[in-house]
Amino acid sequence: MMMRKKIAEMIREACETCKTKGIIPHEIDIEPIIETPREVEFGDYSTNIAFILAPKLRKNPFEIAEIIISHLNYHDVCKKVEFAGKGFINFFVKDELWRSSLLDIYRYGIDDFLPDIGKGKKVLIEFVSANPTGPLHIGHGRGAVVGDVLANILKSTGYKVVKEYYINDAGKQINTLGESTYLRWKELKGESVDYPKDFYQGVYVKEFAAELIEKNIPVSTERLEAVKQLAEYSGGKVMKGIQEDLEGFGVYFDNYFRESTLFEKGIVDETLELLKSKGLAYEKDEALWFKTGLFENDEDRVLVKSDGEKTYFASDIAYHRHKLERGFELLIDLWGSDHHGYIPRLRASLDAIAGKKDRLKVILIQFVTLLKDGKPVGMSTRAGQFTTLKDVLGEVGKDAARFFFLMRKSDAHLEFDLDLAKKTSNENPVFYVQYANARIESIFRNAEEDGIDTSIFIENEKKRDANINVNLDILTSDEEITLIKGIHQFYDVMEGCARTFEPHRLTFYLIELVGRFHSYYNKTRVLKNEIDTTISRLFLLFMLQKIIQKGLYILGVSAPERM
RNA sequence: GCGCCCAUAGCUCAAUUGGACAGAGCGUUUGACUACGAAUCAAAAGGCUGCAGGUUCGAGUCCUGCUGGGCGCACCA
Repeated sequence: MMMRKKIAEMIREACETCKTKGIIPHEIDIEPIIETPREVEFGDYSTNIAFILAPKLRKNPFEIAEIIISHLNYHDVCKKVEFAGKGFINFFVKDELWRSSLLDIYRYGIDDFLPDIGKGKKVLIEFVSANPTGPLHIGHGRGAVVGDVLANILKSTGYKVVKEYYINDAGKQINTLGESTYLRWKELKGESVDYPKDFYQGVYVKEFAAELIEKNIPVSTERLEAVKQLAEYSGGKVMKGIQEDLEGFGVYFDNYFRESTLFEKGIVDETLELLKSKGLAYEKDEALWFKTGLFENDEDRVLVKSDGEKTYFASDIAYHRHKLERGFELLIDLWGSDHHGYIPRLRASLDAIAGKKDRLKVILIQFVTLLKDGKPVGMSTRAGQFTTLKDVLGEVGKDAARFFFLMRKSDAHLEFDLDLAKKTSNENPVFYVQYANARIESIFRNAEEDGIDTSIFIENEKKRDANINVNLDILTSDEEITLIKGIHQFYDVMEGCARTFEPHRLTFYLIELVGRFHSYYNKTRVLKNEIDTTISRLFLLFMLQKIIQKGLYILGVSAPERM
C-alpha cells in the first residue's frame, strides 16, 4: 500500500533477478534506501543503490544503475524510471496510482494509514518534572509541549505511551520551601525575621503564608515540625498550581511519581545494595561512590554523602531502575539542556543495573528567550511580567503558544516573540494552518447551500465503504497531484518524527502542506463546476482536511471551523 | 583548563539515517478581491552554509584545527 515500500520491493526484485543471472553475487544484501528528492524533476522517489553497490561490485555506479533499471519491472507503478546524475535512479509514480492511494487512505482511515513503528513497545516519557517549589516558567512550557506532542506522535505510530511527571519532593529544595514559608509566616505574625537570599523570593510564598493566617491553620510550635508541615503545605499548593497551568496548556499526565515513594518503599536502599553487591559502588572519604568511570567517560559520582544523606543521583538511579521494572522498554527523559552533563552518569547507572543503557533516550530542551517589542524579557524568578507560563498563556493563548514551541528543534535556542504570537495575520504561522481548515470548512458549508450532499464522505467513512461514488480521474492538474502527494507524505513525516523523536517536523510539514492548499485554492475553483468535478475536488479537500485536523490534533492545537 | 551544544539569505529558522542546483516564512519590490473566506495567492531580489584542512563518487551534515556564542564540570537538585 505504501508507495515507498512498493518502490523498495521493485528494486529488491530487480536485484534478485540480477543475482540469479549472476550479475550480483548472492552474498550481497540488498537494502535499498528510498529517498524523496528535493527537486520535482528528479521524480517522486529516488534510490542511491547504485552508489552502494559500486564498491562491492567493483563497477562504476553508472553501469550498475543501468543494469538495475533494465531489470526493473516498473510499469505497474511508475510511468517513468530514469537514470540521473552520477548514479541515482529516479522513479516517477503514475498519477492514477497517486489518485487511487487517496482512496486507499480513505478506506483505511488515517489512524491505520500511519506507520507502526513502535509495534506495541512500552515507552515511558518523563517530562516537565519541575520541582514543586515555584510556578512553571516559559522554559518548562516548552518541555511540556514537546513532551506532550512527542507522546501523541509515538501513540499514533504504534507505541504504548505513559506520560509521567517526577515530583522531587524529598530533597533539600522542598525543605527550603518549607523554611521559606515558615519565615514568611512568622513575618506576618509580626516577628522580625532575617529572610535569607537563597530562600524563595517569589510572592507566592507570602501568599501561602497569608492564607495560613487567614484560614487560621494551626502551625506547629516546634520549628522543625513546622517546617516539615509547611513544606508539605506549600509543596502541595505549588503542585496544584503547576497542574492547573499544565491543564490550561492542554498537557495532561498519566502519572505523577513522587520521589519520596522511592525512599518509603526502600527502593533507593535496595538499589544501592544492588550496586554494592555488584562491586560497582565503593566507600571513600566516608562517602559512597558509584563507578561511573567504568561505563562512561565520566568521573565517579557520590551516591551517599559523608553525612549519610543520599544524593539526588542515588534516588534517580532508583527511579530509572523502577521504570525498567515497571516493564518499560524505552525511557524517554526530557531535560533542560543545562543538565546535559548529567547524561553519562545516568546512562552508566542503567548499564550497571541492567545492562540497558540504550533504553534511555534523553531529549534536551534548550532555553527560551521571550521577546517583547523586539527585546528580551528577563527570565528571573522575580516578578517579571511574562516570566511564568501562565502569563504567557494568558497573553497569546494555548494554540499559538504550543505551535510556537514546536517551530524549532528542541535542542535549538528558541526566541518566542510575544507580539508575533498575538498577531492574527499572515506573519503568524498558527493562523496560516488554522485558516486553511476554516477555509475548507467554509467551502463545505457553501457546497451544502448549493445542494451538494457532502455527508456522503463522512457516512461512507464510518462504514469503511469502498464504493464511494467519486471519479478521481478528474483530478489531473499539477496542483491536484501535488496536493495528493502532500497528503500521502503525512506517513513519511510521522515516521520521521517517531524515528528521530522530533515533533517539530510535523509543524513544518503542516505549514508546507497548507501552503499547497492555499495556492490551489487561489487557482482552482472547487464549487460551481460540472458536478463530477466538484465532487471529486471536494473529496480531495475532505481528505486534506482530515490530515490537517489530525496533524493539529497531534500538536494539541485546535482546528476551528470559523475564525 | 576539560567536556557537550550551536554558527546557514537583512531577521527567525528548515534541509529526508552523507545525496543531485542549500529551501521556507518575515522584511523589501511588483502584481491579484463585482466567483467558493485577501488571516490568501503570483512573481522578483537576496548565499563562498563562521574560517582552514581532511575522509568520500558526493559534505550544511562525518573527522581535525581555529574563531565567535551558549551550557556544564559539587559529598546541589
